Amino acid sequence: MDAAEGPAKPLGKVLDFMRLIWALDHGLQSLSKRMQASIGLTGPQRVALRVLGRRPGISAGTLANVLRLHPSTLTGILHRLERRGLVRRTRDPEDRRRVRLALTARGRQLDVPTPGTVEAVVKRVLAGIPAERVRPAAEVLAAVAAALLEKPASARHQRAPGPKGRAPVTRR
Amino acid sequence: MDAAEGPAKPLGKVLDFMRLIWALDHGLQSLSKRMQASIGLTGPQRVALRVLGRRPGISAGTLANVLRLHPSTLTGILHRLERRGLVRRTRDPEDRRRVRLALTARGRQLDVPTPGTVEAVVKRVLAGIPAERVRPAAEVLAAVAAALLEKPASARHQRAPGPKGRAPVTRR
DNA sequence: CGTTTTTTGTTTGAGGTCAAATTAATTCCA
DNA sequence: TGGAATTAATTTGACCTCAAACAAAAAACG
Repeated sequence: MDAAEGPAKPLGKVLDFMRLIWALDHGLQSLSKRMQASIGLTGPQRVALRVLGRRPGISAGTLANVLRLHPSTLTGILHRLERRGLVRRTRDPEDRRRVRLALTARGRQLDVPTPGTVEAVVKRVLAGIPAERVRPAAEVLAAVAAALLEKPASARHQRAPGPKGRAPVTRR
Repeated sequence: MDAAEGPAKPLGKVLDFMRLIWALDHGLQSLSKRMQASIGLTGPQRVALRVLGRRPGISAGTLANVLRLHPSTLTGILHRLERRGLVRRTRDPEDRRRVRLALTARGRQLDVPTPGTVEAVVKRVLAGIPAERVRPAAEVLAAVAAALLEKPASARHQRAPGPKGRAPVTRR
């Protein structure tokens, strides 16, 4: 079957680095799937729960910032956690737009270090690498992440002329 | 609103590194969305197309390996590329299980370096960092990615006792 | 006051992702 | 030869993701 499927022909430095990012990404999702089977929580669900444990009463928007998630993404995650009785949502009486979040008793039971989570794996790997090697890596990562998120700011006028361009929705 | 929303209270070294990975991940998806609007291709679609341009006749499985994608994920991506007339799928006459992939003329037109793609951004960022700093970063990345993908191999018997445990499907 | 603007969070839509289950074709081997 | 493994790709199901569009509440301001 196509031999050993090794590096075969190199695709170029940039493409190789991209494959690395992709691998990380896919590893994350793969483990998330396995976590769902083993501990009953996906990766994002568990991180949300963990942070919630350390910041009781945090608002949804702030949590989205901490997790660097789009608010609408967090809505779904919280919905699933709430549906399973791990998280409680409360409307802030002071400012009724805000939603205050907290763990339930059931949720607190899961807020502990657990083998087989992303947290545990990253902890183990980082422990095996000298800090002076991790720090530069983190900086490179941060630089790439920042560049990816940074919007062109000048991408105003241009329209995708060809294939499909995504219609403006129009809400049927 | 919760002040400047800075680092606030640190969440720990491991959690911080995880946030970094998350940021990378989200940056990737964010840019993918913008690419869809600007050039009409998502990130994965474009990488698939790019690789396809350099490996005409590659099989679906091999491409999935190169992109480190699950075969079932690739199926969807190829389906969308094909639907838009950018990719052609051909059953291999030698081994009719195999699917041979190639770009159409339309697809070849898009197989060029383009500003605003993940490729372009990564290229630009990497160009600004000395190679002797990129290499170690790549190694750390690879180590984390490998650890995330590595299956416990011993996760047989255990069952998720609590919340939901994910029913074994059973195909309704 | 009442209207406009801003802020918070949710809903909707299109894609991406994995794993498990399926289908189809090929290879193994008794 | 013919059934049993194996391999390639697809389908199905549940989740995550972003962005755009909304809805609701609060703040600004006239």
